[in-house]
Amino acid sequence: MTVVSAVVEGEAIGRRERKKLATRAALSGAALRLSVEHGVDRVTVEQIADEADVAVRTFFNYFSNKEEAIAAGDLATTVSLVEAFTGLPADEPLLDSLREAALLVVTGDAYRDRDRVEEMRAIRRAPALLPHLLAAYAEQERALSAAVASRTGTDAEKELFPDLVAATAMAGLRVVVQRWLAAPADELDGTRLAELVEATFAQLAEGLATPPPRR
Amino acid sequence: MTVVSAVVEGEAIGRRERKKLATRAALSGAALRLSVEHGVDRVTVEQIADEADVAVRTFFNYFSNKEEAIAAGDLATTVSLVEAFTGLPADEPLLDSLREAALLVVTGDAYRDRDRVEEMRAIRRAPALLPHLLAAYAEQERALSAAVASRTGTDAEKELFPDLVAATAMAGLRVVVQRWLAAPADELDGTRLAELVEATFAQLAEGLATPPPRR
DNA sequence: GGCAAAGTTGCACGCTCTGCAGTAATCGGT
DNA sequence: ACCGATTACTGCAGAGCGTGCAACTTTGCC
Repeated sequence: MTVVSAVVEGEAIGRRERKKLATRAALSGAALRLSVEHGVDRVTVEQIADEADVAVRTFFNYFSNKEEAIAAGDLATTVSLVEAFTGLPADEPLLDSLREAALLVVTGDAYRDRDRVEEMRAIRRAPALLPHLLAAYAEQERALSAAVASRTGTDAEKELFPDLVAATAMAGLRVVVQRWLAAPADELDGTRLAELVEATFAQLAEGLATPPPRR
Repeated sequence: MTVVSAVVEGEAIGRRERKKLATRAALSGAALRLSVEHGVDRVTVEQIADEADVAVRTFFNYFSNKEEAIAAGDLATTVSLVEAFTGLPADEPLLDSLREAALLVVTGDAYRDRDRVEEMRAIRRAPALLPHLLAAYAEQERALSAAVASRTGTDAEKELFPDLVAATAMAGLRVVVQRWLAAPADELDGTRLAELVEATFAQLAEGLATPPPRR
């Protein structure tokens, strides 16, 4: 069990661990706020460290670079797919739970907050951020794979299935969110986002067998 | 049409464009060789630029950082999924073509060359490379989405389907390759890689409905 | 209270990465 | 073949990044 999951599960951890998590959260929060304010490319590590009230050297104990911190801050504002998935009943079909978890993600506070959505759009205009967003998704994918393995009683070390399910679900959610965020501002409707998620998981459930009608 | 696809299709382009492509290839090839030799973290942009016989300043006209160049060099050694897909008959089921394309990728020269495979494993030990590998895959995913849209006669701007299919196929291929590369050295058998691809696309075709037996 | 482990931090320094501007190569028209 | 426009290469300066080392502080455990 990771420290984060210990916290999630309400288990006691020491002051040292709690302070580490607090510092990491302070840094990623500062990174997000300041990258929105100054731009991803222009914000400096020194500004982020100052805002989080730690030394620049300390910043690099937590993150490899500012983009990693920004991505962490951005993802922290949304409901985690793995947390949503883990909280659902284990006796329903797997893809149903993943669809429901994805719906919990996209109906969370972040995607309904217009300012937050506009920030998401703004920071994603910086090409330097994409690799680190993808890496952050990959981190969540690993956690989701473990949760799928636990749920299906399979050994993620031996079986490809949990990795494939996690990668597919994360890919589906990612393309939906990317498409929605890239839409014109008047189309940023929460209902449409949920509809895209439904359509995505419906397509996955039927094995991507039916393309939409030709234009 | 991009310059690269012009080249792929054998269309004439000028000396300037050809020299740009040659410079980019020289840089990414140098990046790969030198990162294998020195380590991803230790190789410098100056070493890469010198090896490619260009100025350091010129390096940054092509790549944002050395990791991006290394990822480009690494991917360039493998068959491109989109090229493989585009070369297949358009009248068979979509997922069948994607499976066949993925098989063409994993049965290409790169995955059968033990030295190349060992290089892949070595450079992937550097955490700093992962975000840029993922970004390079995302670039290939965009091209694949366009190819899927063209093949299914759908408008990738309007329909989510091509993006979803491309993201899913790339995710499936990625987890297979990642798993295979992470296996013990005596399990790096080409037949097993192809089997993993078959299993992956079989699972996708049936909508990930059946987990493997519980352990 | 004391010791070991872990975390913070300053410092020095090699390297990254960019904007600017001068120079060179390429392209297209005449 | 020449010429002008466009594009690419490159050196330079400099701001900022990112790391290893070591001193200091905090935390946990006995």
